[in-house]
Amino acid sequence: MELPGWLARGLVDLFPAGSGGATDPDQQLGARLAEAETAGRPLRVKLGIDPTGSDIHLGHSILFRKLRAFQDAGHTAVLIIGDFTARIGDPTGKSSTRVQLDAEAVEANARTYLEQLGQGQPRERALLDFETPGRLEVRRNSEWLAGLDLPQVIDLLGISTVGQMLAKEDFANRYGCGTPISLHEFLYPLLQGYDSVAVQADLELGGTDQKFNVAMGRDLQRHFGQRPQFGLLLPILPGTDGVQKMSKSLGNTVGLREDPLSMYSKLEKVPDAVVDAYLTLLTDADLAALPGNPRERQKAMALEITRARHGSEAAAQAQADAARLVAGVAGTGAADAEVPEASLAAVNFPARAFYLLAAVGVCASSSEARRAIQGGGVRLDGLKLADPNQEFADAAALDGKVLQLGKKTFRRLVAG
RNA sequence: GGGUCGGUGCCCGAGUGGUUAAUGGGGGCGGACUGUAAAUCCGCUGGCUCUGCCUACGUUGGUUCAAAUCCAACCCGGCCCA
Repeated sequence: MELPGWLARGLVDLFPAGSGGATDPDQQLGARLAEAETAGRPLRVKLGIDPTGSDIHLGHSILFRKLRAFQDAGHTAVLIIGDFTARIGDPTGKSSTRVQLDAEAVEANARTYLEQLGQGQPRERALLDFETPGRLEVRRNSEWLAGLDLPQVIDLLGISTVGQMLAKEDFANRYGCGTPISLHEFLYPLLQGYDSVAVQADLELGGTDQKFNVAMGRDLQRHFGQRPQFGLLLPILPGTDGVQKMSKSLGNTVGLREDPLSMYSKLEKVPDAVVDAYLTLLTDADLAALPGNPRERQKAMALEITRARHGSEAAAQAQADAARLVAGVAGTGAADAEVPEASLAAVNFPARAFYLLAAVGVCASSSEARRAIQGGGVRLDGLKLADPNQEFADAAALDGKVLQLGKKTFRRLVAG
């Protein structure tokens, strides 16, 4: 049975793959969709997120986009905030035990996540549809996990075996090279699987690295007498380096909250090899209709993704500004470009150059600023600063000037 | 619980009593170059309004003129045995 295009786009794995009859709604997703439609019952599509950080980046957004597609097709998105599991730490992809977070930090993260996903915004602008009734259910898994008692936990633990756990790649690697694995980490896949039971998921979305956990959900649902969910896996987005997965700790991310210019300029530099993956996974664009020239294609991709987030106007502006910056006109002709402002209010005058850079937030420390100046990477209104000790008497001497660090960082200084 | 090995800067990893923020790699940042990127080459890579002063080699205490380097206790981890 054919899957609709919106569903199949970018898909790398779907299970069960449909060994049973072509019309078996437990084996064929297509059949399940048809069944739902006939019954007038939307499917419950689970996506779990662990609120362990504060910024959502494009890598995460692949899954949210797919979830949104289900919403738009009339199904119910069940977004699970892993407020309880975040406190254990998902061992997936980690080479060491993840730090456990306290409850307040988790809750704060959860709120910023929802905000970034578009809570309170009209659905045309938001990543998820928060508006249409019945299309979204936001659940925190502490709701059912916090109340489990020991006999229930033991029951869960009985479902899997050490062998199965060690078959999981991350555990196997860590066990193999002698990095510690805490026992509570074995609980993670079980608890996440239990989420599927709690929300009676028909289908779970996840990255390919989540296969083990999603499969575990099926086992648990079966154990608790439910129909097992389908697993729908999407690729892990390569980061802007084009090699490693997009991840905050690797510094190769593009954040959802980034301004249009930095979003666009990061994207237009992504290696050619991953441009098509970005297009497939992060846009609805028709790849065949895009320019074949690699550089043009790159730009089209950057423009399209920026537009989805910030609107056509801002994206076009960002493209123009980016071109101008690369051309090296910045600093003088950048007056109208999107140069972020930096206030001089916190600076104590007279200020020496190296201190200024740190005080204004361009450099992390004054020592770093000193080195940057000595390295010849700092300009003020286009003129290279040579002496880190150069002194500025007052804010008026700097007001309105553009401070530049390297090729990418610009700040318009503003007094007051 | 016993035995044993180990814990060094963002990461990996040298150093095992002596003027030194501490070799080397990776990564990062800056410069040159280029269709952006990559590759390559060069520089920087603890903090401080800085020609000096602080803080650093798991933690705490000790020995010494002097310790990342020696000693003790503690904490954390690997492996083997229970």
